[in-house]
Amino acid sequence: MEPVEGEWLPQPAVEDIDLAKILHALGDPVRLRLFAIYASGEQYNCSSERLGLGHLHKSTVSHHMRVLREAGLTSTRAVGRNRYVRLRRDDLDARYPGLVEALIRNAPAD
Amino acid sequence: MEPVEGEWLPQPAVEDIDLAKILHALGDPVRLRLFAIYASGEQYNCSSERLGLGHLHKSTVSHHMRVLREAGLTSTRAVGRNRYVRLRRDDLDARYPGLVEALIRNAPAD
DNA sequence: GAGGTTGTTTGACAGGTGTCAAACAATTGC
DNA sequence: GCAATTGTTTGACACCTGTCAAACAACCTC
Repeated sequence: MEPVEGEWLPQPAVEDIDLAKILHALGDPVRLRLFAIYASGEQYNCSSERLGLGHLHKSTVSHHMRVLREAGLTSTRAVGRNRYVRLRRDDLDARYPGLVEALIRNAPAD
Repeated sequence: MEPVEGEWLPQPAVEDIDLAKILHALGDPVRLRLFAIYASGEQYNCSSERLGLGHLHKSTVSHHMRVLREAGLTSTRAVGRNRYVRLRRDDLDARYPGLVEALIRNAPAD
């Protein structure tokens, strides 16, 4: 057994995170909803009903999760068939202080 | 002479301002730059060299200004050939408290 | 190992987007 | 009034994007 299970999907380094790209990634209703969910600290599967995105195809959800990750917003660990996604809170706070807090405060909690 | 010179270009009401649309509007390098400029309280013309966008066609700048206005970020008064643009700071603060502050703090001041 | 589950990748397609150019409209100055 | 200035609108065009579907890969379960 390895010390840490699963492997991380590719993501940009902290210094390569760009504000415009972050805002572009969040400028979509579906991704803004995913952001709010991950901001709450929970980790879901792609096609989970609990995402409130049951009407979207699983490949569409997978696409949105990739956009969030490549923008530097989320970090994803692949373990078996599951993906454990979490917000890169520390990295984002270090690079853009106060931004995530303001976004969480105003993102639709649903 | 009228009490207030010029007329306002159409803009959404405060309650119609949508967070995803705001983030979408700011998810473009040019518009994020315009946002940072207007956030500083200054008001420029479209094709002003001081915008640091001299390489862009005037119709392109006009397009970006329209997107910012229709997203509810800016307010524009037309006086003669000039457009006086300002951030809708009060409206935005009322609807999404802390958001503009965090954005200004992290937007490239240049 | 067979079959079902979970997520990614690719292709396709309609619709949106950023840019320029040209035409247009309104204004200012001579 | 005529010409120059300033910004908008429209058209064109390449590119990007959100969505689905199908194929694929990895995994779990029996």
